[in-house]
Amino acid sequence: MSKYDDETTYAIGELAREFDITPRSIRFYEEQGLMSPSRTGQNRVYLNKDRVRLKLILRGKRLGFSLAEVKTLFDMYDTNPNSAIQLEAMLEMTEQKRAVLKQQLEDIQMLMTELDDVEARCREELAELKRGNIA
Amino acid sequence: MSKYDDETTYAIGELAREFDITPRSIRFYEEQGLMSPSRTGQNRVYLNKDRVRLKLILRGKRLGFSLAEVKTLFDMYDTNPNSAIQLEAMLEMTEQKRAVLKQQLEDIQMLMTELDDVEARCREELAELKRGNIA
DNA sequence: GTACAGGTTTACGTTAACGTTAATTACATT
DNA sequence: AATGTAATTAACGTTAACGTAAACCTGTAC
Repeated sequence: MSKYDDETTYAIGELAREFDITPRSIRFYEEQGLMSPSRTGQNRVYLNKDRVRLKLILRGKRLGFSLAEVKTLFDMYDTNPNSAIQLEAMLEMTEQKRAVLKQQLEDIQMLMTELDDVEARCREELAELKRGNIA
Repeated sequence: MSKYDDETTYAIGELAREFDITPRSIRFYEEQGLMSPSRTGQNRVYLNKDRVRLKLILRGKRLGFSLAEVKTLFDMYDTNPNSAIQLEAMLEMTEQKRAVLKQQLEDIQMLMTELDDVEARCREELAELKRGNIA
C-alpha cells in the first residue's frame, strides 16, 4: 500500500488484458458514463481508482446487474454517499437479486435430479445393448 | 394422475397467463423448434406434454441457457436412443452440463455471500444514521 | 347481424452490450 | 525511411428474444 500503488497508471490495453476483456468494452463503459479516465494527449490513462471502478463494473455484471443498474448505483454513491435513501435503494436492489438467485438455485437442483434420471436411463439401455438385447 | 390429466388441452392464451408470458413468446418458441403443438383448424392446441415442455424452456431460461441451448438439450432427449453411439454421446453431454451446473451452483453461493456482506454493511450504516451519527 | 374476445400469419422494430471495420495518429524499432 | 504496435474517433453491424402493428378469420353473446 505504498504511495506508488496509487500512482501506478495503466493503458487501456493493459487493463483489458488484466480483466480479459477488450479495449472496446472499456471504452463502452466510459461512453455509458461508468468511468472517466484522464488523458495524456488523446490517450486514456487509468489510475488505480479507475481500475477499481472497472473491477466493480465487472463484479456487478457477474451479479447480474445491467450496466445501467451499475451506473445507477455509481451515480447514487457519487452524488450522495452514505445517505439513507441511497442505502435503502441499494438494499432493495440486492433483495431483488437475491430472489433471482434463490430461484436459480432451486432450478439447478431440479435440473440435476432430472439429469440423474436421464443418465440412469441411458446406462440401463447401454447395459441392455451390451447384453445383446437389441430389438 | 387420471386419464383426464393427460388429455386436458390448453389454448395459447391460457398457457401464456399461467406462466406469465405473452402468446408471442410461445409462438416464438415454436418457431425456434422448441415445441410443436397440434391444431384444431388453424388454432394451436396444447397438451400436457407441451405444457411440460414450456415449463422446461422457462426453467432453462432462468438458468441462463439460451433458447438454442435448450433446443440442443431437447433434441438430444428426443433423439431415438437405440444406438450405443448416440447414448454415449448423450451421456457425455449430460456430464458436461452437470459440470456447468455445479460451477453455477458454486458461483451463486459465492454471490449470495457477497450480497450478505453488502447488505450487512448497508444495515450497519443505516443503523448509525438512525442513531444520529451523521458526519 | 354485429360486436367482441380470442386466435392466426407476416413482417418490421427494439434493446443491450458490445464486434467490427475504417481512417488516422504516434511512438519504437529495424 | 519503413515497419510494427498500440492508441484514437466515428459509425455501421450483430445477436437474442421477443414487442408491436397490420390485416385477417371465427366462434359465442347480445
